[in-house]
Amino acid sequence: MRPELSHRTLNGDELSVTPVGCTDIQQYLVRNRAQYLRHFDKGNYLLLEGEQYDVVFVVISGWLTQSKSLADGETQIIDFAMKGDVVDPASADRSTSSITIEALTEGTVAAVPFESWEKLMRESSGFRHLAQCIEAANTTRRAERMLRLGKGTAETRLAYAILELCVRLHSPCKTNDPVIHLPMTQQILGDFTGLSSVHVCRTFRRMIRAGILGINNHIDIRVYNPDALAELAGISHDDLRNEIIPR
Amino acid sequence: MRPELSHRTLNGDELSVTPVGCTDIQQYLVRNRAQYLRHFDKGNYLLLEGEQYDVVFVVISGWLTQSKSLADGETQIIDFAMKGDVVDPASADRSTSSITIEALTEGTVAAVPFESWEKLMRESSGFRHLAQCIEAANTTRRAERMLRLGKGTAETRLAYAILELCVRLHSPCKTNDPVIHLPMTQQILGDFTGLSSVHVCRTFRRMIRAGILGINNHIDIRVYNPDALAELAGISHDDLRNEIIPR
DNA sequence: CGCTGAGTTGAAGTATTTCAAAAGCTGTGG
DNA sequence: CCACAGCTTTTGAAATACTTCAACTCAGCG
Repeated sequence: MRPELSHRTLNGDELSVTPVGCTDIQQYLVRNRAQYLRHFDKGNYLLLEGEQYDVVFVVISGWLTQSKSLADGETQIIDFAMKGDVVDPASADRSTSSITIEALTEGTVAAVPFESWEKLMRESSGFRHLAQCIEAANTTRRAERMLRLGKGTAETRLAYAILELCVRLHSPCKTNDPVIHLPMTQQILGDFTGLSSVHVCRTFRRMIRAGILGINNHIDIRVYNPDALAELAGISHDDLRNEIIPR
Repeated sequence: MRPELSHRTLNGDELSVTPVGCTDIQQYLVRNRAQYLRHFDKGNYLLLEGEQYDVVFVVISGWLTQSKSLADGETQIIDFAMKGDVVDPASADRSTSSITIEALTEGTVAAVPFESWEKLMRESSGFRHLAQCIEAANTTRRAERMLRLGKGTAETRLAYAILELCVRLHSPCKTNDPVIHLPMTQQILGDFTGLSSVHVCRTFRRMIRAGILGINNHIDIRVYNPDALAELAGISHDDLRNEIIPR
């Protein structure tokens, strides 16, 4: 039972060549290319694994997941995408999606046709540079996660996931306030970390008992002991920020 | 005890702009840019995680691993690289490596300085298109592996690894002969699949007893029952080839 | 007030790791 | 040609981490 696609591809006109600064792909698209914008609601599927498609998604607001599933229905979340992230679902043939994109919250994406995206990359060096940094950040983040999926314990995987989301969520505002709101269940966090929801729960409980973090209203997470979290995750907040936050 | 770097970055002159076809990045670099070529021996480290660097590697011959390690020394191989693969070790800051690159065999890479690479990408659409396809193939391959690291059994992970390597090794010559030579130990295959070497051994034994494959001289693998292998891996040879082989 | 979905907990089962020992293979020097 | 060292593979037994199943709690919501 394949889920229904909630959105179909838009065709827009060509993007004009306008140099953009290094932090504002999404602002540029909102201001100048309103016709690419598409709203989505929680639970919508923007793209299914194996579907044909011809756009690159830039997240303007809200949360998306990129996931893949095994035949038995087990799902692995390959990555989350949030404001400013670029989601290019291409497999090697550049026309079939290698992943399923689903909305965790409502929000907006810019669905930029391939050719327009290419043109921007070709003709604006600022845009190209930023896109390359975002791409490198994606790759690095996924490598860190592969390491922990393959060789880390449940505590390491979960601690890293929290730390990564802290870094990604706080990066724009540079605050050090270690509170994050995650719009997801423990089941989803399990699909992200390769754990069962039951084991996510137990591992959280152990961290809470150890005074490392606290959880309110399902899943507002406050980190009481960032050093202990980094220790469990196997990487410091600052090192991780340097690795995965484009500048 | 950090290993010694075996190679240092070369600076070369600018690449001239020459259109290249869609299957020959490495041939172009061998013919036209011999000064970028660097030989490596088995066991050499080409780059260490956290090192500064300023090149993109294109594999001309031989096998490389890209890996990351946890504090306790556990290593995860993020990807293998072989003839024609592009290895861009960039983290988001574009100057520090996010991975360690090590040689599994002797061989040759072209170490192309960033600016030259960028120039080629900018000025040759054939080159850019091929590089994008290779990049998409990398991403897709890693997503398939993340899925199995997170949610697959040992059999699924190992079967997928063998299948992926079959697809990658046979892709240029289009033969259907299901024999591959892997220049690696079961320990290394364990670091690739997130399993202990002991469990790799046991899982192989079970597959051999089931008549799915055979192993000679340590690790020449012959697949007797490709359908059963694909079944275990959770994806067919053809689907995987479409996903991860650039055309 | 009862329904629903998410989180929590215990008990049992399973997959995988770890430890340890033995066997096989490969190259080296006597 | 043999003996030996060093490394990989193989096998068994015990330990561990994680999952599954099932029951219960709790909060939000009609």
